Amino acid sequence: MFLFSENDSVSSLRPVRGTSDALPEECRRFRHIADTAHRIAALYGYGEIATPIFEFASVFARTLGVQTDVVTKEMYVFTDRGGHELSLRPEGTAGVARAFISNAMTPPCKLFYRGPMFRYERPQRGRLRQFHQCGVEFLGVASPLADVETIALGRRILDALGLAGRLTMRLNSLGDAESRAAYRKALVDYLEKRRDELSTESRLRLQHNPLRILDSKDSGDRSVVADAPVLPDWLNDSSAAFFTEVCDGLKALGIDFIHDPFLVRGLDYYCHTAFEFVSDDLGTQNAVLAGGRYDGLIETLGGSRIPGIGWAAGIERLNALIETLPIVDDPVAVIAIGDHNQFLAMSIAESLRSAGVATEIGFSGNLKKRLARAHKIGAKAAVLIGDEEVNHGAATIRNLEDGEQSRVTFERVPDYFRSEFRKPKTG
RNA sequence: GUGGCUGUAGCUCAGCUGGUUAGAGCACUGGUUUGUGGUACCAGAUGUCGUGGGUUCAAGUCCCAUCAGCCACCCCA
Repeated sequence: MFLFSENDSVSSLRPVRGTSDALPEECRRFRHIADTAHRIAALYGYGEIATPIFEFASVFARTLGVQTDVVTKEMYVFTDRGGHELSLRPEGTAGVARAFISNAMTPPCKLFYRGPMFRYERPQRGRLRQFHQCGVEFLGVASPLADVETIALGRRILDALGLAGRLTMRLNSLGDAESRAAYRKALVDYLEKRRDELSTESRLRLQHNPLRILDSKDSGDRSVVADAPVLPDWLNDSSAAFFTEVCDGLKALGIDFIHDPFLVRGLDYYCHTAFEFVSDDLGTQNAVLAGGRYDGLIETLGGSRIPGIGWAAGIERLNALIETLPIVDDPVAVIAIGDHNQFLAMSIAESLRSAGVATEIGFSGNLKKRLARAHKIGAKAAVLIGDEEVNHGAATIRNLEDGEQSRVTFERVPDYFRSEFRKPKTG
């Protein structure tokens, strides 16, 4: 096997298709999003879990559904040296469910996760082959109240990210297995009669995944679907009651939603509640946080009958909606005037850092250059150390916003910044 | 996986129907005298014109392939 073929063009050093480097500013934003989610999830009792990035391929095939698009055409699958079929995880729920069983965790159990996911799709805006999600899984509670709380958590996180007014939530119920089977039959019966009006793709879907025809974007499909039987009419009594309670709970908590009877989920493990928060500003990949209930999942994987509900949020998609980030600590710039004062300047920089003040120090250039650089990195103040300062045993502190200068003895420089520049930032 | 559009300096782009040493703005570097930034003025550096083939006396400009990005489908977070 050749790891490096001669044909490899090293001249174009790019990341592979559908992946991208996250530069420092982007990492900061990603981190802010995931940390916000984590922090708020903790308020609801969630603890973080980290599962492997690759698993046995069967873990995903069994949970997501063998004929799902994600499994049949979008999974990265490979054989390792021991002959095992492994897969890069395309989503987080399956791995968490597997870990729940492997570790014999006891329900009820609230788990938060974050990390990279992989899907071999054709890249587009909002759709990468390596992307990042954070999500939650709430295992062991069958009550619709769990659905309400889980959705409320998602909403709160989106609010905290400043996205409150820019998203709408769509909600639907897929019902229990019995309801869904009954509906599926009714839908297929109806669609078969109007088969000729369907797009070629939808005719295929009629075989293995008829529910997907409901959210087709083809105009012909849409007009057929407009008169199709609708899922809510086919819910049995208990499923309907379940859905009503979810809706009532959301209303009681003041969470707005739109009941979209055509909302379906692409993964087989969902039942009852399905929801997604969508944005109008993202083009076609518009869902930023979506999930639902998956009561059969743990059992499918070989565990006991444990109900669950959860959602996942797309970090890159959320990032695309967030323009501004809370201001981080502005650094203080320490500037030596004259090379012989450099070490003194550096030791002052060190004491500032040990006092918790972000500090930058220049290594070259004259005073003018160093001040210009300090300004460029956004420093709000500069500490000047030159011969005059050394003679007085004090540093000059220049406020870079108004140009005002003052003298502070060397020993008190860190204290000065602790009191003056570490107040909480506003705006 | 399907269809369409795009690919020129770090960034955003201009380069008309193929014709001499490849352009602008922003950014960057240096300077406008010796210890004071943001503005202004002056000067400077920078490109295998995505990559590989082909047509031509001549290709950034035309053709083919390939890679990558964008848009829609599909799918999904």
